[in-house]
Formats: sequence, structure tokens, C-alpha cells
Amino acid sequence: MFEIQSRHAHSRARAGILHTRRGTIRTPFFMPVATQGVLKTLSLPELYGYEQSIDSSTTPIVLSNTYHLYLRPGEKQLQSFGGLHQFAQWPGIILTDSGGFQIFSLKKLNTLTDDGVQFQSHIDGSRHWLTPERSMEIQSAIDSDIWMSFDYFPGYPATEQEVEKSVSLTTAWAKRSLLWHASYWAQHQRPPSLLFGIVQGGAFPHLRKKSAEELTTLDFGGFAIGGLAVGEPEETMYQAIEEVVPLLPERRPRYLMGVGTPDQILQAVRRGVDMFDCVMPTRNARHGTLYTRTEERIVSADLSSLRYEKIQMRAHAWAGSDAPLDAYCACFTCSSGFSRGYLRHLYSIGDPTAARLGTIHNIFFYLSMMREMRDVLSLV
RNA sequence: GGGUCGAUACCAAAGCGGUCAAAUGGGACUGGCUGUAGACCAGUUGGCUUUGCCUUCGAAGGUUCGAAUCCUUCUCGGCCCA
Repeated sequence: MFEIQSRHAHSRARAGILHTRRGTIRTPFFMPVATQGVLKTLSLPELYGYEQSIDSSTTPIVLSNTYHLYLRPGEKQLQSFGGLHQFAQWPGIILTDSGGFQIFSLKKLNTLTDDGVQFQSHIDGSRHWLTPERSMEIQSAIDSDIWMSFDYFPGYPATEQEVEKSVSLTTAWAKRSLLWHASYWAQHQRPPSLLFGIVQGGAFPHLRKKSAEELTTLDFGGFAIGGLAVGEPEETMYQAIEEVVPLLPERRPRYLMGVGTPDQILQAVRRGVDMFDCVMPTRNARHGTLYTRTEERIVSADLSSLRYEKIQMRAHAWAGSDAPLDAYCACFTCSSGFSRGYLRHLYSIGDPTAARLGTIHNIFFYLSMMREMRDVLSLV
């Protein structure tokens, strides 16, 4: 399922190939976040084309979300369309988050029990139960290719007691997720989806260890590190990664959930992480922050640093500027010849086109950066 | 020419004797966004030697302990009558 192709001489970084039922992906990779089956301003077929144009040797992938798709359009519609791939016209790979993160991000709207969570919809206030089994069931309706087990993350900061509870609940729920997944695919002839477990434990080393040890006794297709980049110091996050990675099986992909900035991704790759997702490139694009290269290559040849700038497109500094957004970028936005002055104008008047052009560019930046990392790792 | 209403910070617009450097919008400027509820949120928007001081509410006078708020004249604008 996962093959390691090469290892970096000066870090734990590795290049590999993850086999899924819908194609293979080269690692390390980044998944754009299409929570509700769209990349907010960009349709999935558009994204597919962009992903392919950046690296044709790997299958495009996006992340989507169980909770959000359950509320709208709902399992029935997803099933009648034959899953999210057909519904959203996405021929690539889909990884679905389990909805566990929404226990945290929508915590004012739910009640936790050992069995699962009762959510109050953020849309109309209606009440819904989400359990490990329901999460699996919904992911089966979405028909995604990589499923995440239903986990519980208490937020940060959290007391040792709260984190302990999140670890034990996450392990219990991981077992239930795994059981459901196994029995579901035993009854179906199609190639099965992968199921990943999620390590919790917050900033407590012994709890991270406990969580990793408990989960790795289970037969997951990959392992995620959850509950990081939520307000803790960056150094704490790196320490947690360094503690957890050696406890995870070498022959399974490692996924750092929700991370992060370009630098954080590089640092995590160096610490042995293979997969990432983050709303940063897309949300920042909508809000006017764009990433640009300062040299032709973003990633340094020794995988030690990145060369880029983060710019505020709304800033007065760009008013009237005829400079290109990013002279080294091949994305639609950059190759169309728009000046920074014009792009600033679009952000300034609040036209949705600004969000679109910015999203295309930032996604290109992130995916190009990952491609460069893979290229560097493949050369060693 | 007569009458009448109005003139407040970048714009619009509250305030109608002290608690006003002046509500609220908009605009502008700065930031922030990390398994996406939120194409959003936050801060600043007269000056300074900033727990306070100075200048400001069309202009000039005046009343008052105290005026953006009351009075007089003027300037400009809207409306009505000639």
C-alpha cells in the first residue's frame, strides 16, 4: 500500500508512493481542502487540471469533510449520485476527515458522550448523532478513497485529564471505526478504501506515546498526527512530531492533520511526515494573503529552507504596481499577465474574481512546493 | 428681495448646555487567519512630549463657571413666495 522510494541523508524525510484504489500518489504531498465538495471559488475539475499540470506523475487528491457533507447534501443524495467523485466531477483521490475535528471547531454546538457526539447543526440548529459507526457510514456514502477514523480532540490548552480522555476515547473509537470499515468492505466486491488512525495526546509526551502505541497495534492503512497547530508554540508542535514519528510504523504513511505554513510543512517533512492538508492557502487567498517565490525554486536543494514571501494584496503598497504577482509562477493568474496593481484592485473592490485568482495562485504555490520537495528527495 | 431649513471628522450621518476629540455606517490603512460555521475577523482613522495636554463641529463676535449644542451678524447651500 505504501512504498518508500528514497530517504533523505540529513533528515527523516522520505519520498514514497501511496497506492489507493483510485491511483497512486507520490509523497510527501499536500491536499487542498474541499470541505464541502468544492474548493471555495474553484470547481473540482478546475483543481484537477491544475494539480495535473503541476505534477503529472501523481494522482490529484483533495480533502473533504464527513460532517459538512452529511448536513448538506446528505448521504441520500451522495449515494444517488454514486458518491462525491461523480457528484463533484472529481476523478482524483478523495480523503475524508471523519467529523472528529468538528467536535472541537463547533464545540459550542455539541455534546460529547462515550458513544459519540450529539451535534446541533450550525445551519438550522437541528440535532444529529455522530458516532464512529455513523462517521464510517457517511464516508462510505461519500465513497472517499481514504477514510479517517472518528477521533476526539479537546482543544488547546487542555488539562492532562482532558487529554487523557481524548486519547482513550480516540483509541476506543478507532477500534469501532476499524471494525465497521472491515466488515463493510468484507461485504463489497470493490477495492476497499484505506482507513487511517489518528494519534492524539496534545502536548503531553507520555500521552502522545500512549496514543501512538495503542493505535499502532491496530491495522490501519496510515497514521495521522492530530491536535497540533491549534495555538501551541511551534516548538511544542515540532517536539510532538519528533516524539510520535519514531513510534509509527515505517511502512505506513504519516499524515500531519491541518498543517500548516510552508515552513511548518518543510519542518514536518524533515521529521518524517508524508501527508498534509491545510486551509491556509485557500482561506488566505480569499482574505488577500498570497505566497510568492523569490527565486525560481521554492525549496532549497538541500531541503533545509524555503525561499518565498507572503504578501498582503490589499496593501496600499501595490496600488498602481505594474509588477507581476510572481515572475516564477506558471499558474493561470500569473501567466495571464495580471499586475499586482490590478489584483490589488480586484481585492480592493471585493470582486469574487480576486478570491478565485488568489486561490489558483496559492494552490499552485503549495503544490509546486510539494513537488519540489518530492523532486529533491527523489534525487538523493 | 422676503421667508424658511441647513452647514459636524475622508464621505454620509447622530449629538442639541457639562459625562464630546464627538455615536453609527461607509471608505481608507494595518494585521490575523493552520483536519474551513464564518470570500471572515480584529485594530487604527485631528495632533502631541499620550494615566494627560493642545486644536477642532461653516466664519466672526457674544451669553455662560462651562458651548458642536443658546444669541447676533456674515458666508455658503436647499426649499417656498415674489
